[in-house]
Amino acid sequence: MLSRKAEDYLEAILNITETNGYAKIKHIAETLDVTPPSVIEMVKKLDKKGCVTYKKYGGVTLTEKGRGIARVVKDRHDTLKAFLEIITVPEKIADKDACTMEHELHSVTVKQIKNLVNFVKTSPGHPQWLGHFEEFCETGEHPCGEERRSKSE
Amino acid sequence: MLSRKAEDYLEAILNITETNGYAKIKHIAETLDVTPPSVIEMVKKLDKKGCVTYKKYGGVTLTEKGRGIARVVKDRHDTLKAFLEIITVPEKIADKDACTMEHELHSVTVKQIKNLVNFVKTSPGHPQWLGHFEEFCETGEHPCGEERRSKSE
DNA sequence: TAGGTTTTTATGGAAAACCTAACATCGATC
DNA sequence: GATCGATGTTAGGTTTTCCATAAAAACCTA
Repeated sequence: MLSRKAEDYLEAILNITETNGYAKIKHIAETLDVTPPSVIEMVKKLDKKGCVTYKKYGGVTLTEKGRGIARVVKDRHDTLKAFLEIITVPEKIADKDACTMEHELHSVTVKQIKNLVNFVKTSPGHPQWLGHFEEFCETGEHPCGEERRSKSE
Repeated sequence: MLSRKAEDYLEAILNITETNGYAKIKHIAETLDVTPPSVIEMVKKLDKKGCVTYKKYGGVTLTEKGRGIARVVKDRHDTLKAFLEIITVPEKIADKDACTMEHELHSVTVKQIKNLVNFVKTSPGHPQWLGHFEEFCETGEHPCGEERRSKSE
């Protein structure tokens, strides 16, 4: 199991690699706001665990395993952020909190949140209940009052 | 700012206090599955920060501040767990993941999740969309297909 | 090949949490 | 009041995680 920080490093390396084609120690250090020696130390650990390929003076590359982990983390982040924005959490807060949540959640949990996000996103038309939810947030009242809904939406 | 563990201690002390009227070192240790010396160490820290009152051989009491924090943490936990169960995450996983999430989330985020939980819980009748969501989880399809919904649910 | 840049090593440290072993205190019983 | 078992406390470590500074090594380019 990787630590949060280790996952952060992988995510950063993935982002840098996708942009620049490769990842330099210096760039990783700048991205994560740490000094190069800290990067070296972590990169060695990640190499030992088979997540990256690291050769002295040779830059850093993600292995299949490392790329897989990085993608999962990134996907989690995106999913969680999307969910938070659906329930009208401001973008910056959503992004920050997604960073917090992107580690350590059980895969079932993430899957269900992803399901919810997809449910809303692929819904034909903006779901009624979302509008109702937003109104509920402001008023604390259900727009449709006491009436029971019929089978069709 | 308190660490996660510190918050866990406060939460445990709150629970024990509510059940037994007071909290003994031994009981806290058992609850958190650590040794008494570990409890002493943390309790001293919490005392310094004004979250508990601790006197040698005199047990531990929450201060107003400490009780406030503990309640917030517990409320977050309950809210997050309730949300996860709404999206059909199994109870044990929901509880565990709530433990993970109960720290560090922005208050706005928690508030919105709480809103969602209340929106569903206070809804007159079981919300249509929840049933649709569950079906969506299984089939990946929206039960209501292409049709656009009218204004009323 | 000189120079600056980047990378690496070596070393250390802060902080959080935990432990074991030994000692102190408490409280109930004799 | 002395004793003893349970509980609480202290002292001294260990581990883990992450980061830093300083100095040496390698690299690259003019």
